[in-house]
Amino acid sequence: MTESPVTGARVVAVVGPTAVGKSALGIALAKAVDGEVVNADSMQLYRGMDIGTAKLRADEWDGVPHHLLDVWEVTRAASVADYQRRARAAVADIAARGRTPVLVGGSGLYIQATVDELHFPATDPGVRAQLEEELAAVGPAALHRRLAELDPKAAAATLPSNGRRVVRALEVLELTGTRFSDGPGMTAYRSIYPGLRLVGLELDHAALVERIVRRVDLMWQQGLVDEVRRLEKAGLRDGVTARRALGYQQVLAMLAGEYDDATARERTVYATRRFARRQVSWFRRDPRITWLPADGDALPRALSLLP
RNA sequence: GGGUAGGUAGCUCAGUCGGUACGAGCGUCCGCCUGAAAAGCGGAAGGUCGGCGGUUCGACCCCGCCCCUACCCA
Repeated sequence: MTESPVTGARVVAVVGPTAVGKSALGIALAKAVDGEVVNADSMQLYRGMDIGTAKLRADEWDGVPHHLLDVWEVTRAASVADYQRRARAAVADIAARGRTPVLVGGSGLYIQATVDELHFPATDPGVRAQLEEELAAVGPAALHRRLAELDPKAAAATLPSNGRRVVRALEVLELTGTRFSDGPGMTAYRSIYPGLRLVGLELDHAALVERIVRRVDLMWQQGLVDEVRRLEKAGLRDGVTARRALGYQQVLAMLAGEYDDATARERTVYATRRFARRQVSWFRRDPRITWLPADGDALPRALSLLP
């Protein structure tokens, strides 16, 4: 795990909710500063998930190299730690060639994992499976009580109803000792890149919703349903992460006969709106981000922020 | 024209054998977030219980009329 790969590097990150226009600004920015884009969108890491993730095709890159697209198979579970290693390596590589890494994406945890001092304690499939099994058997509250005895601090930071987090806390405990033991915590915002600049794109709620509706319509037009059919054959239903992606989840349910096409579309819009909400609430607590209106010309203002 | 089943939160529906709506799911809003993060989780707001009149100490629940919806018979 690279601790502080390129200390002096200039690094830019473009963040914000889905459908605000991060990709376009990322490319414009990269072109202006002789940079390269590093994807920070958890679902665009999956090979074959193109239409539903609004992934740009290579011919839309405008000559700007893009990294970390299509690196995972849909059958594989996503992993922040794996992403962290890859992203930091990509940043280091780009910087070493004298260019500027431009992180672009809406996965807040992934951005932070790349840019901040975050250490992810180990995981183990066996231990995890064992705990998952227990969770299914006794429920999250019982596991939480155990956690409270073993690690009160971790228990206090985890709601008893959140089975997933309780399982992870117990897993970490079993494998390493204590959670949150090393590292400053998530909201300390300790960047490992002194030259880091965070640019956020924002849009008023109504306008964002409109863009989301339009984007979902476009996905259907472009053939999202066929894409999901193809991925289904490639094992989409077997992965734990990819099959829950917005749009994919709903189309899979439709193909399984749970509801019709119109409902799938409608639900995709709703789910995406909720997701955008969560993204906004995640990013807006990070005081380092400079917010720019997405409906204006953000490029010059973004450029003026760079060191 | 006659009959049946309905009209309760933005939507789909529970519910009270008459005593202040215990509502639920979904949506909406707010928040949390360390190896699934487009995931997972918490909190909040929202209802003149179709309208009018009657019975009653008291009606969303009983009676009458009316309006609306679905279906059935003519």
